[in-house]
Amino acid sequence: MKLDRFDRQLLNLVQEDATQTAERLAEKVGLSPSAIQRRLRRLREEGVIVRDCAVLDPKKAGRPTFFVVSVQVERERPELLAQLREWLAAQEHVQQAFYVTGEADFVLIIAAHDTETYDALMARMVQENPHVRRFTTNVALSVVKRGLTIPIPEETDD
Amino acid sequence: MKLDRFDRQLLNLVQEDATQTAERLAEKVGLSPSAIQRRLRRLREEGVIVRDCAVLDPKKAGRPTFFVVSVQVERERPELLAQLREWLAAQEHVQQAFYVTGEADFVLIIAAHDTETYDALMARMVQENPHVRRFTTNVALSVVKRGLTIPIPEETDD
DNA sequence: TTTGAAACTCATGGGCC
DNA sequence: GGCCCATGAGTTTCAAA
Repeated sequence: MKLDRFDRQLLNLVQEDATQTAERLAEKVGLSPSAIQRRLRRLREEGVIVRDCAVLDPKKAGRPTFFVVSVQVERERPELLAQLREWLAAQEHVQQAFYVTGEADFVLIIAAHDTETYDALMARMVQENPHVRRFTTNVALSVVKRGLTIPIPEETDD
Repeated sequence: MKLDRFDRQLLNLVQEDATQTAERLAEKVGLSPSAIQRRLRRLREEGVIVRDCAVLDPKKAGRPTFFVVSVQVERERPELLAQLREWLAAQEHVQQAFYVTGEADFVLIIAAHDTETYDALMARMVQENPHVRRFTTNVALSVVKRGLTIPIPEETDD
């Protein structure tokens, strides 16, 4: 599963705009539309491209508040860690969750429409995951940037 | 610019999968394909839907490392704050940036393919933004969840 | 005014060179 | 990988509620 120069270029392009036609992409990377379609299909089949999703403007889609949460857990029981991961992944308000080095064990990005929703979520977190020791909340006063783009170097060393 | 029950349902659906045909969406929400397309076009025109983008699997797209960075700045000069925001938004490796309450002023999610890239980025940050006082880095050992989905309540009180 | 249906246009996806 | 043809989705228009 290697990515050549064209694949990398393609991935950078569709990460920005997945609605572009194969024809448009073709002229940008210098291949035929057929080749583009074949590569995109392969990239999807192989799971390099996981999915295509619409990105909303938070201000126009209910004005949610974003919370950055640092979570500390008791590290003695590894099996509970896996449980917490699953729990986090299942919560729709949890946009992102990273297991990190440092003081905190997890960093979460939460999107909720009001403080009540957020509080209820955190209450359920500590209740349903007893090894959560403590957590600290940072409220996002504004969102400077928001995306999932993974920059892929396009150097021609395939 | 109000969102009725159908709009909200539609937004929740396209956030998960933007490749669904209008026909599929139509039977899910109980409208005709034409109505779906009209609504989607309106939602895009009004900027509720900002864009459609392909989401990559980090493990299959160069295995980037994710960093969670807390940044503290000198708060005396508000104009430098705006400058930093613009700087952050312009950096391709900065996936997300929030201006937050609490000890830190900004929380960043960085995606970089190696530590050198990350170090260089942070070096440039402090160099080109002199009011950055200090920052602390948390390396993501694993990504538990990754998305931009904003859950939209679908209650029928339009 | 907004919805549903039909005609039209064009991108997509297959097979072949 | 590029070319061509068939299929299917997106777009526009029009009629109806």
